[in-house]
Amino acid sequence: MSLKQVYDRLYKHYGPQHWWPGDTPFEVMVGAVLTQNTAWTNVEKAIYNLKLYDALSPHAIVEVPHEQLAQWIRPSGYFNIKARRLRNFCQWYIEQGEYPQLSQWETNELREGLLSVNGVGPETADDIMLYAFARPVFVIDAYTRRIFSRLDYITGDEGYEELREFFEKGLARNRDKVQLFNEYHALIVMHAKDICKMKPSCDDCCLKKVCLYLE
DNA sequence: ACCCAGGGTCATA
DNA sequence: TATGACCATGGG
Repeated sequence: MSLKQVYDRLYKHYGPQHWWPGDTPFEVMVGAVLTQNTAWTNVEKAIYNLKLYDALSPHAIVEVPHEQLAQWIRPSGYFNIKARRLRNFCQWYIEQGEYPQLSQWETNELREGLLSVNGVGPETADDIMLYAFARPVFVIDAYTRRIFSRLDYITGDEGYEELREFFEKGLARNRDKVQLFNEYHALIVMHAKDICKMKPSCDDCCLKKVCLYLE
């Protein structure tokens, strides 16, 4: 079964996911940093606080004292380190001219720029690439590894870039890649949560049963 | 009480 | 290059 066929199956079963939750590209970027190793429900509380104090803007985040920012984003966990990461990112974001300028960057340059920020790794960068800048980049996360290694598409110990290339090449023939990658990653996350919800042991769960489950 | 969540950095060998 | 420690909240 091709990667596209797996996608079709997931899509038929779960339907459109409407990712990324967020009103603006900048909110998506903030969410991408805050959700690092953290449940999304906790991130929502942090973003709610930022909105409440009118601080969901790159300038506000750069200007507010560290202690204050850390308190606002406290529910998302790792609040000290994430306050620093948000500040690092926003400083870079402002320096590069914010969205109007950055949106004109060539895709590879933009990705390298994001990765140059301390606190933004491959997955966070690709979340931002895909969901804030609408670039055709396939996001790899722990769910993707688990699901597709259980389906024997991969071993699971490949490097991040290797996996990204695997998925991007495997889906290269499709037309609207941004839309496809957008839904695909969201569906993977949805599926992982759905299946892991009905397991007791996740050892046996994911894709062989998953595909059967989806039939 | 324990486990994990939409990761990344840094020190060490 | 490859592990391990560390960051910290909230829900199951």
